Amino acid sequence: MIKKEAKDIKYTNQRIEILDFLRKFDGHPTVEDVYEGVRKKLTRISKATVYKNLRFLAEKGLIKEVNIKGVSRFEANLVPHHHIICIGCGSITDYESEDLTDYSLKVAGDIENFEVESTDTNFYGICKDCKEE
Amino acid sequence: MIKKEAKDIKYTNQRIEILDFLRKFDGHPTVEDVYEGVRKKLTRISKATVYKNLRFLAEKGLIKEVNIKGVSRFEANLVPHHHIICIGCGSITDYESEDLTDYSLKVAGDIENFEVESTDTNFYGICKDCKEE
DNA sequence: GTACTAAGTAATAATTATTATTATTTAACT
DNA sequence: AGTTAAATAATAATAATTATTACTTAGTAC
Ligand SMILES: [Mn+2]
Ligand SMILES: [Mn+2]
Ligand SMILES: [Zn+2]
Ligand SMILES: [Zn+2]
Repeated sequence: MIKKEAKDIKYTNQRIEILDFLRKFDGHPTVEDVYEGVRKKLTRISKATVYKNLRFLAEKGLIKEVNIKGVSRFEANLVPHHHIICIGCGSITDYESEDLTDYSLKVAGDIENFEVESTDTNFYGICKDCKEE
Repeated sequence: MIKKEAKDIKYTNQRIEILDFLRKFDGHPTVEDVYEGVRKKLTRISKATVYKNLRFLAEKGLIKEVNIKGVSRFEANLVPHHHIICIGCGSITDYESEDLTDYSLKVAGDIENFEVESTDTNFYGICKDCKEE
């Protein structure tokens, strides 16, 4: 159970459950996924509340929003990482590579008139399951 | 004017104009942008046709779809490149770095059970204009 | 603990984005 | 020129997201 980690946030039951759900969920759930998941505990929660809070929590930096193939997804994994995306089935897998992050940030240093804060790389291709077809 | 580059495609006026528009447009237009742009030449084109053709052309590999901050955008720039995204104003700028692409593909070689076909990196941060505020 | 208040929520309406349907038109082939 | 599979326009239908508003609550002050 989450408890007042950040002080400028009002910790409502809805917020706590959403954050809790994301931290336990292994993957990149959509708004709908989060809504369905949280509903098991808070049966009367409104979908608009889920939308608002996901955007709010991302704004506050407690979660990240990642948009893949036109679909908004969320995750509580704040460690810089990359994504492996199957163009066949749409599966999304985290991929940590500090080397790549470092290299990207080094490249970012060359960019003029822009201050890079973070980077991530997407790897597009075919997963094993999709290949066996 | 575009003329039958790929043979398995029926070159309709609508398709030609959409492709032409994207090739002349310097940036990453949304569906709405493309619709408005193309409408200047084909005043009676339907928005559904724009949707269908953008997805179709992306499928055929003549254009690329890039999703940034939950918004679908399209571009005719097929050279592998990266994107610099301002979290302030949302501006999107292309950034070519063959080195980074090569490095990413080298990293991709280590990924198990997945065949990477392409990669791209997003740089998030603050642009010069947004910083001056 | 009780009162106060700004912020959050539920329910719903409204808006925006995207896809499906279908009668008509057309590009490409013969 | 005639044929036909594919594409289009117009529209309806669906899905995704945001706005509105009356009610509720977390956090703070006493
Ligand atoms: Mn992730
Ligand atoms: Mn680009
Ligand atoms: Zn797959
Ligand atoms: Zn900016």
